[in-house]
Amino acid sequence: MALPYDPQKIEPHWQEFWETERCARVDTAEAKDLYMLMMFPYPSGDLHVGHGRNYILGDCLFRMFLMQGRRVLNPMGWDAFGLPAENAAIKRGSHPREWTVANIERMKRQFRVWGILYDWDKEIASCEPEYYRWNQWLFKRMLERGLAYRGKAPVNWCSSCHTVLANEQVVAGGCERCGTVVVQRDLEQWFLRITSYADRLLDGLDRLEHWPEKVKIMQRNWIGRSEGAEFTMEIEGRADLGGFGVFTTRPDTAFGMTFAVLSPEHPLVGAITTPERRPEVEAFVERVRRATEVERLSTEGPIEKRGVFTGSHAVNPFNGRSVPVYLADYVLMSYGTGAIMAVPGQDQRDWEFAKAQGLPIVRTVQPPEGWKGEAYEGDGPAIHSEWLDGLHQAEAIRRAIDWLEEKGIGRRKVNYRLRDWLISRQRYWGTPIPVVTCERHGTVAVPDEQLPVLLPADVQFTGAEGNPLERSVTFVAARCPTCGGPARRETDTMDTFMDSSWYFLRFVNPHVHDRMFDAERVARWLPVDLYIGGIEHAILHLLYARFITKVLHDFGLVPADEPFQVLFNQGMITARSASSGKLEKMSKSKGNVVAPDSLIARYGADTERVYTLFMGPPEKEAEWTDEGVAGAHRFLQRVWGLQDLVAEAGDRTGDAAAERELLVATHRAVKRVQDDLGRYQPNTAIAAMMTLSNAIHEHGPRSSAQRVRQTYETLLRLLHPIAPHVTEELWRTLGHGTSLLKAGWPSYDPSLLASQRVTLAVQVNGKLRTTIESDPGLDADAAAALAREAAGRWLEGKDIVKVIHVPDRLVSFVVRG
RNA sequence: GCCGGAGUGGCGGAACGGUAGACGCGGGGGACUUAAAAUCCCCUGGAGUGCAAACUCCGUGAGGGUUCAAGUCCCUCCUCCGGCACCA
Repeated sequence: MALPYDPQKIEPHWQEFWETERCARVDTAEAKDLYMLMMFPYPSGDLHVGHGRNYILGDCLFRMFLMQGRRVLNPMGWDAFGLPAENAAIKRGSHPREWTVANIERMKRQFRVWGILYDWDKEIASCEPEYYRWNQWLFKRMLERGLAYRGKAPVNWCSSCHTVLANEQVVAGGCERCGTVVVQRDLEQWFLRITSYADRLLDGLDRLEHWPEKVKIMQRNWIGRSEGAEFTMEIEGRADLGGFGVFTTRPDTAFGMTFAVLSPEHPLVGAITTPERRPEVEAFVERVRRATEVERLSTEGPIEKRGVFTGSHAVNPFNGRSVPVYLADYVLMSYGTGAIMAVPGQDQRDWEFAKAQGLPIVRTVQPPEGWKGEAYEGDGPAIHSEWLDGLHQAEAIRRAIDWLEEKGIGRRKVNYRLRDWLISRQRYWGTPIPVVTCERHGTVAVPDEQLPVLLPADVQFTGAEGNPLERSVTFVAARCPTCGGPARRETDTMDTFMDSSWYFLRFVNPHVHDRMFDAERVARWLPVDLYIGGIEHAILHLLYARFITKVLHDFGLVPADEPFQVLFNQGMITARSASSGKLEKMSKSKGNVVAPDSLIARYGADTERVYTLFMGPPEKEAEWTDEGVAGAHRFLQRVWGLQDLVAEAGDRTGDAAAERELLVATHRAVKRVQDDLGRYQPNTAIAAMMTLSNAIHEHGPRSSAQRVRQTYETLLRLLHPIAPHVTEELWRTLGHGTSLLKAGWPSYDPSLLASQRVTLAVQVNGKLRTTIESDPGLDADAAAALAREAAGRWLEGKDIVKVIHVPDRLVSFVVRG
């Protein structure tokens, strides 16, 4: 009898072994084979079993690739800048770096205990100057090309704390800390011009065949391209103002315009408000200004169309009619021109506003017979539209735009929902924006040779208002690179999404110190072949990374135009919350966290790995249960116990039928495991291994020693990516001197699977009546004859007899009875 | 509201358009044990017929359709989950 299965004893040994053998190391100077990557984590500290899911999945695939003899780049690093570190520093009176570094160590240890292999030679942390200096370098190149610029943007402002708040710090419209109502305030901020890449970001999605459709749709919606027309409307009696532009996707409905609406922030508001309307307009503008964006766009409560008349009128250029100009909070300054033509007959929002304000409604599209709705937004022949009457939507839009262009008052126009990327953060723990402001020369970029602009050390994290950087005298006081005179250093730092937008390029060869990345190797190793991470990054991170890749592509630094070939999003792990009893994402506050340490102490890391991968399809949410863990452990116990069967076999010769069963079971398992892991379905791959394990258990005792041993060894190879420690240990017990990682991946013989005895399933009129065992070589006619004969007792005349080969489902055909 | 995705046993979940429910959990029965745990064996979608070997019918959210054949494809609807949310 073998020793009992004791993960505590074997796991640390193998972790040590893989590390000293440097099993994950790859030399990227060599030709590319495969580049796989997990989204690098924010080092927040302790990891729970839910976090393990994508790392374990990635490691499983990585180990399979290694066994298949592939050369795989599989690096890991740390998305190490960010607000939580700063908050922790305030709480402990320490520096964000201390907390971050300690967390990185904790997480590295966790990866090791999970048995996860990375090429640690390539580790990077975005908070290190040698990394973030290249954020600064890139920022400068973008600045030179007009891709970075300074502009005003509203921020959440707490007037009592005198500080900018991130959206997450605004709770129910108030400041997280003091509860004061948060207002919008314009600040000078830095932007990256992602909007000029909108079309390319959109078009690129069509070529990402191996991205989840869901993510692509989310990105498309986020970019929000819409085609239409922009034209100018004159203010009646105020030709001096030059009018205002409006954007519409439905120029065909312009004859139905009965009013126009400006956003309350529109620059013309002051000029067009008539004196008698002024008090009401100003009160309205002030009310909107006070509301945060969140509140303004909120649909909580009744959707009330709030607005106010300015006292002015504008001219509808299509029919020369005068229409009143309103302000309304449903028109956003940040989209289009910040002004709209309102056509209540064809736009539900305009309809509601018109009803609320008592404005007229003119239909310009004939609604279908029996239309009972309000605004009709569908297609139909144009009516009340002079020269557009009778035309349908597409043609009417074309004519309307042609007309605008002929008259020189408007043009075809594409708008995007996407806004430029605001990268300024009024925080310490991020990449300093490499710019100074000189009284004489204005905003001047820090010269390349002075990079990196380092984060200063003389900073106290007290939680006092504002950005800690502003209080660092050594940091703020700078010299103007142009004149050498005194200058003020920019204290904004960069959004941490900047860090994660190009780290995959740095990984290829993180040890170059004079360049952002090793362009020659990047040319060979990019794009990333497989990128694994959470769906929560479907939009921002993945869009920014695509954007920066395209920018670098345009700079001539990266041949690839898209960074990630295949994207895989793993689902969350949930557990019953101790307090609410509901299924929730694991979190301390919910009291439903399963800590890997205690789990591993009891069952071992291999059990956690098996269970995590067996729970269900990895892209779906899955519920953690203790019974499931126990089942996974039982499976490993059984695999462990099978070694006795091999030992007891001695040199026995076996029973032919049992031999055959084992042989076929082995090949079938290899095929299934390989196919299933290849399509990221470790759950069914494990099921196939369990089946093989059960087959050894059942047929092993009657098979030859050699067959049992071969089957068992195949099982260990297949299982290695899932449960690496226990399989290594068993492999060694069988007398092998090398690691399973070097043992190679088993292959299977397709002809063996195909040449199995065939079961013919016979259906009569759609009902399965009987099955016949037959030889594999049977031709169709013979099979038909057999089937007709077998179906005899169910035949009643003109019946349809159907024959299906099972279980391999190679052929099916129909025989007329 | 718009756009996606999903509804299969007691549960997690399997099923190139081809024997629905693989594999596991849970449950029931049995063996071993003084006993329990562990382990092993058998059963486990529902309803029915049969002494039995077996057999029949129903069954993948609801209703239609295509097909020799539908969990899978098409149409309508219901429910749940996710994303966006006044984007003109």
